[in-house]
Amino acid sequence: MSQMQNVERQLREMILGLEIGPGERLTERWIETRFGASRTPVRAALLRLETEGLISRDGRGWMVAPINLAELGQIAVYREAVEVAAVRLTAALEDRSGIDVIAAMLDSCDAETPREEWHRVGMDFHIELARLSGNEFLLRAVRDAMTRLSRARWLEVRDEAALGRAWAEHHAILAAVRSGDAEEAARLLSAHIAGSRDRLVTSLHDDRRGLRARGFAVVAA
Amino acid sequence: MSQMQNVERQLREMILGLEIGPGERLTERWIETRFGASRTPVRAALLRLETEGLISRDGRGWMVAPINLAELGQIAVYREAVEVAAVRLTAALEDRSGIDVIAAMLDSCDAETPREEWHRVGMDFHIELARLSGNEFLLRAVRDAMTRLSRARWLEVRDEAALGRAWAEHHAILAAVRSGDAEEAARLLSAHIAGSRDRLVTSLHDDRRGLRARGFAVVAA
DNA sequence: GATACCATTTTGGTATACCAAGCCGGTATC
DNA sequence: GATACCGGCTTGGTATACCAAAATGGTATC
Repeated sequence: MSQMQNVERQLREMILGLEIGPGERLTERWIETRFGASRTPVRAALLRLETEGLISRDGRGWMVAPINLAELGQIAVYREAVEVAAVRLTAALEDRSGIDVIAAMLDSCDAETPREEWHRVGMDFHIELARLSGNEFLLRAVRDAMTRLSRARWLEVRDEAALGRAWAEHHAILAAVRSGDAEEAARLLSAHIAGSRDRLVTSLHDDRRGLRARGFAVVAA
Repeated sequence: MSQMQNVERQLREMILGLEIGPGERLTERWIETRFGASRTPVRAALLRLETEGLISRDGRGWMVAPINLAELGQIAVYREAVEVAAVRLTAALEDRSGIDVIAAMLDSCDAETPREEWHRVGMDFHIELARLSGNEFLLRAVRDAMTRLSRARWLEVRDEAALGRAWAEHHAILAAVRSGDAEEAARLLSAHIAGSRDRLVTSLHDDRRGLRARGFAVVAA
């Protein structure tokens, strides 16, 4: 694999894994020495990650994109539009057997499963559901939205009950799609996204002092 | 303005203006000499334009993205989802006076207006309508979809009647949004997009031999 | 005439040197 | 002590040299 892809992948993982905090300043020289690559692949990685919304310009320089509560609300509206469109397409397909693969993915999580895995599966559920639609642009949009939400969701304080509720809602959505009931699937998915948004924004808003104490830039709504 | 932005802007204009045909191969060295910049800003421009969908990788190299009829259909589904979501938000706003600015923009076109201007206004209508929603992500999605559709729409064979019909449909959509009737606006917009897609794909499909004769790569649906 | 093979050229990937703009710290002045 | 100024240092922007891989074109072989 090329250096360019290596730097991009590793830097993305560091940002998503909050090893570099939201709002932190980045210099091309630091990344260069940190990953043992020259500035050319580093710049390519920065340009790509900027379009993913993980990195912002800070004057002339670079910074890890801050968490922006207003933006999280807008992303929820955006993902509702594209996810609902995707699920309607999928519910109208003749072959909806892909649903079962997603259901199996959900069921691979239990009480023993580490939190990190729950997080990943929670995102992949939405991405894989969008993939079933067969529309590359809806898929890309959902993947993009999930990437932008990832760090915020990781910071969200979620209790066991919330995880279980999300799990149940995911299964209910799959059941509606499996039965071909597009309207029901759309309704359930909309409610799921709205609830997810409310819990997320509330949690981060309540926690914003603690998050800032950890050095994370959190922009209020 | 920096060289990076210059190269990006000029190259984008050449691609969108079909001065470089869909499917044409690009080399970094050619762009370098063509725009009098070095490879660093050239690579930055290529990376950005790749994310816009105007440039694709061709093996190890680069090419201007071909026109893909199947992709055009998928983009129509995508833009319907986001544009309808945006227009529903806008119809629910208290202050919908931005509508009048868009109406004035439409009215600035008449029989004397050059075709190029009709084309630009036809795209800007959808972009500005999405902007009124206030949602940055819906706006970005519509802008992205329009960029990807731009060359195909320019190649489309459109008669005077089709232009007039689109103009009337645009005004009808605005009227529905102005009156706050979200459902009617959504219905009109969906129909407009579906019709636009059908005419576009049909026109390009019928013309695909002629387009290929002009050296344009057109991938069938 | 078709094809397999080799030398040459071209091309993207990478590393690095140089530059100007901007940031930062120190200092002189009031 | 506050402030305005100045000089060095850091940083992104740019140009360019070098490399390996892939494309290219010519040639020998069948």
